[in-house]
Amino acid sequence: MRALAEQLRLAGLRPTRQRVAIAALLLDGRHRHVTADSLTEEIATLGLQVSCGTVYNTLNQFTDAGLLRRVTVHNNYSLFDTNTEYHHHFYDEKTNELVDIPNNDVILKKLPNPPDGHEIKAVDVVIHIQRK
Amino acid sequence: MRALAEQLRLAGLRPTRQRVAIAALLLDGRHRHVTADSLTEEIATLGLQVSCGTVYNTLNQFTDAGLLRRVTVHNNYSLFDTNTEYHHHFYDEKTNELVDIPNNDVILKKLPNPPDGHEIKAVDVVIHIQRK
DNA sequence: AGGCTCTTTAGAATGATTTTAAACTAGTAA
DNA sequence: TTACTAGTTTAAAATCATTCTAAAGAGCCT
Ligand SMILES: [Mn+2]
Ligand SMILES: [Mn+2]
Ligand SMILES: [Zn+2]
Ligand SMILES: [Zn+2]
Repeated sequence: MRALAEQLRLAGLRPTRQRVAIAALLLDGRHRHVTADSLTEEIATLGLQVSCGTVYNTLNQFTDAGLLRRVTVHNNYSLFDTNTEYHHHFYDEKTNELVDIPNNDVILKKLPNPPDGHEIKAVDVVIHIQRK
Repeated sequence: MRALAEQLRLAGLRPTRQRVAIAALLLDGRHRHVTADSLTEEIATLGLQVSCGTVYNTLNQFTDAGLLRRVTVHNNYSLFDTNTEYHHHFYDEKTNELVDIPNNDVILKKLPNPPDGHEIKAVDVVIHIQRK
């Protein structure tokens, strides 16, 4: 728990009870995808108390701090990825199933030159899948 | 205008005044990206009258019919692409600039095997860019 | 023209997310 | 310990894109 607080401080975030609780759930090394809603449920299940607004704030702050990554596969609600390393996703829009693609499984042969005056910041590949 | 009506009928859509007006704007061969909001403004500028609900319905119906393509680069609002051919996008999240990447400019060297029981339906590449 | 079905419409409803302003707390200094 | 202050949390209201409603209107076929 002390390590988590330190990690938050390093990220420029004061280690409040709420942030430490969420960090304990999301920054444990497991790779998974959560929504504000799924995280809120998980918190409730554990008997913890964090307000809805704080869940949203924390997810956004963790993302800005690079502790989480936002995944964009649809525009119904936000998805957050505990795996912040470079990787891509399979997404089944029928079931909302979102699965990491191992880092070296998709390879881009070449990248196009960005528009004048711009540089490439990130590359997101989403492979839409469906049940056969 | 007759050709548009025919195109809509072929897509299984009754060519109403509203749908034909929107088709005239979006299905003229130009490649561009619109939102429900930008399209509504454009319609208003032309002195036409189409309700907000119909703009949304029509964009969704055109997309389902394959006349438009939905582009997912963020989750604030929906973007529709008049270019339905296979291609990818540059996206600058600071300016909301969205630019097509020519079809043969991004090449995937190899695709990963989809999860068991699934097949690949589409591949979306979004290259996030920022001003240098 | 008559009739049936599909569409459009204005307005209400929805739902994820953000904003508010007041109550609270971590961190620090006395 | 005891303040003090800036940052944080909270419940509730607000926002905003989008969808829903159910009533009026418009294609289309006979
Ligand atoms: Mn599936
Ligand atoms: Mn730009
Ligand atoms: Zn992931
Ligand atoms: Zn495009």
